[in-house]
Amino acid sequence: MRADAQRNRARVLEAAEVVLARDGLSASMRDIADLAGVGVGTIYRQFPTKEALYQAIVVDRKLRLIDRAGELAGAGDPGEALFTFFAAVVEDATAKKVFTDALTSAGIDAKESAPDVRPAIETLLTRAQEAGAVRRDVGMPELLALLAAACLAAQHHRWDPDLRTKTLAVMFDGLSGR
Amino acid sequence: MRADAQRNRARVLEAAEVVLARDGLSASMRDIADLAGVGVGTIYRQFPTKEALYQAIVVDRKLRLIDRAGELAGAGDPGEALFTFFAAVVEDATAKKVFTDALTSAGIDAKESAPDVRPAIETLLTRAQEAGAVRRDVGMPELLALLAAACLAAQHHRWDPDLRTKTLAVMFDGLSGR
Amino acid sequence: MRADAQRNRARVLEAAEVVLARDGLSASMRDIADLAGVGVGTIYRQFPTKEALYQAIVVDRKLRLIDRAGELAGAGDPGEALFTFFAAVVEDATAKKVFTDALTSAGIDAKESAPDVRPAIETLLTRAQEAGAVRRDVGMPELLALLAAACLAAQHHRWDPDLRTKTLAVMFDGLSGR
Amino acid sequence: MRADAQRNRARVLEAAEVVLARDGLSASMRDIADLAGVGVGTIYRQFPTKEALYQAIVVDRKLRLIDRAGELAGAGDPGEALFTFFAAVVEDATAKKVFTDALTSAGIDAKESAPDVRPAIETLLTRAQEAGAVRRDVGMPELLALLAAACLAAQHHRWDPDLRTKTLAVMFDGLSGR
DNA sequence: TATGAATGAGCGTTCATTCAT
DNA sequence: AATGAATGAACGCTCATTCAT
Repeated sequence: MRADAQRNRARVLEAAEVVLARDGLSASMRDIADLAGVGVGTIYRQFPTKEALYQAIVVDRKLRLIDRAGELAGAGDPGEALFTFFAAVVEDATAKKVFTDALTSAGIDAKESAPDVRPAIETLLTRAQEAGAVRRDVGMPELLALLAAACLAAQHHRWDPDLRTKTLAVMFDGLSGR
Repeated sequence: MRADAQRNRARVLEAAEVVLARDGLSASMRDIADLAGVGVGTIYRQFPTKEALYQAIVVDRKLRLIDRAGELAGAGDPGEALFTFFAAVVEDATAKKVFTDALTSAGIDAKESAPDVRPAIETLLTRAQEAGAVRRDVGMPELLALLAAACLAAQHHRWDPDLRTKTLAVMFDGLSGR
Repeated sequence: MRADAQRNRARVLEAAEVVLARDGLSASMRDIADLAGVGVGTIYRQFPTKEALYQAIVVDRKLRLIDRAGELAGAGDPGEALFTFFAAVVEDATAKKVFTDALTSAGIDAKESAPDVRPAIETLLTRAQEAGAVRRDVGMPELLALLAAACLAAQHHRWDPDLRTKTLAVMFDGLSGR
Repeated sequence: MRADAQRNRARVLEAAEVVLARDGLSASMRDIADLAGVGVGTIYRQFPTKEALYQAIVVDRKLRLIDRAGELAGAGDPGEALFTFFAAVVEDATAKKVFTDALTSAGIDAKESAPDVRPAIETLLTRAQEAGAVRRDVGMPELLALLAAACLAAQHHRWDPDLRTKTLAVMFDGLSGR
């Protein structure tokens, strides 16, 4: 891929994330192109439809989530690792709408696109349970449901840090059983 | 207001709820009018914009929420009352998109319209805390945040009853502190 | 149908005919709307797609062709009737592109829309043959082929009256066998 | 012109003919470039606009028509020569859209580009008339009009060989006066 | 010189909103 | 008061053409 094409692709993704975060799924391609400083045609060269652009962002986000989970799994206290990951994802979601959708589409929507974040999270959960930091009767479905719920709400209502801390504290209490 | 005008208003609200639940915010006024059996102009006589119609539904929902909270507050075990209310709202949210938005706009969005559901919920919370069923350090903001989060996620991902039960169980555990 | 709707429908059809004659199938809906003095939406209220608008014009043209053939069949010399009809259609085609397509789609394209002009023309042909004005070994397929060919060429190259007369004279000579 | 440039020019013309025959005037430059195995820019180096490319093909076709007419004029029965040429052109037109346009633009459109096919055809006509095979009162304009008409219709409606034979028989009858 | 990425006007179509009927 | 026809800005997307590589 040519250098300018690569630069433009990155610019488009960045702009799309911003505009999608601001306007939701009804964001217009024109707006994205304008913010990226390219013509609309340039977007369509890389992404055949609006949907494809959207999916590309989601995939990108999923990859970053998997990375982050991997890092945390490799080091430190297992209980803290899970909760830190959880809180970090929610924090990101506040700013980046698409992050939520990445997470969101991960756990539930079977039809969704490539990388699966669930194994990475499952590792965190299992280790936390083995360390006694999380109740053994908590399964992946409800963990993901809680995570998605927190992300959706954090983003939808722009949780401030204080509210985020307090709300997650309740969830973590429920997960740990103490 | 004339009798037929009132009847039309009710019909429009009913149709709008159905169509919005089905198609989300991108529902078209035409579809709503068709289902209501009126012309689009008739909707505009009652509601100056699509947004206003939407807000009217939200207000309607809020009133029903307040009613339900009042009923539960008047009878039975205070802890159970709060959790029953919470679960009932989430259950409704699964089917009725707008319900969530009602709740959602209630707790957070300052710009939002008239009836305030918070006092009704606060009564449930206070009584539950006085009965020792909920930790005293849980405040209204995080309770509403949890409720909105559960509603958003339940609706977004169509929680089945089993997932709803398990996920709420974790939340309730966290709220009760045991 | 409301009076204004009817007036607009007529205006749109008229404008569409002009613009289609000028620009061919690549005519734009915007241009048609502008010439008709209406908004594009008004066209779409009556005709769900560009294709449908086009078909409506074709159908309209076919009906007029059938009428004209009927009139000629009812009166006068059978040979003259066929040749007069033929010449009249070609004359119209010079000005109205769509006329040709009406005729054109009639004889050949089986998939095409409703009214069939062939029976009307067949009557003219049969009567002309019975009167000895046209060779008996001429069939409908080649008659229609000649008619369509003359229309296409007349329109494509803007035959002037003199050229039209001379060219049709050759065709009529061939048809009559003398 | 460099050897590779010449090769590219030939490739583009060949591809353009195929694609234009298939898709008509709405064929895209991209499709032509892809089939030719070159970049779109390469087409534009040789042909400043799509229209120019199109004209180049037409010119190419005209040259071939002139060649063919020349061959037939040099040998055999003059009447047969004209009719054979006529039929051959129509047969080609069925398959090659552009052929028609070549012929078409030849006789009529004054603005059109270089080589003139008319002298070549006129030779055929004159010789046929001198041999008594064609009426003396038939002029070039109507002969070309008939030829263009047959080509347009043959192509537009995909005349099968049987229909072609029968329709041309009528035309030839008209031309020969017997 | 050849490439194909970038451009942006323009396309067909939709739909919230207005207003003549 | 009710209707639904009319409006036109805005949408996702295409493609002839230009120009950086």
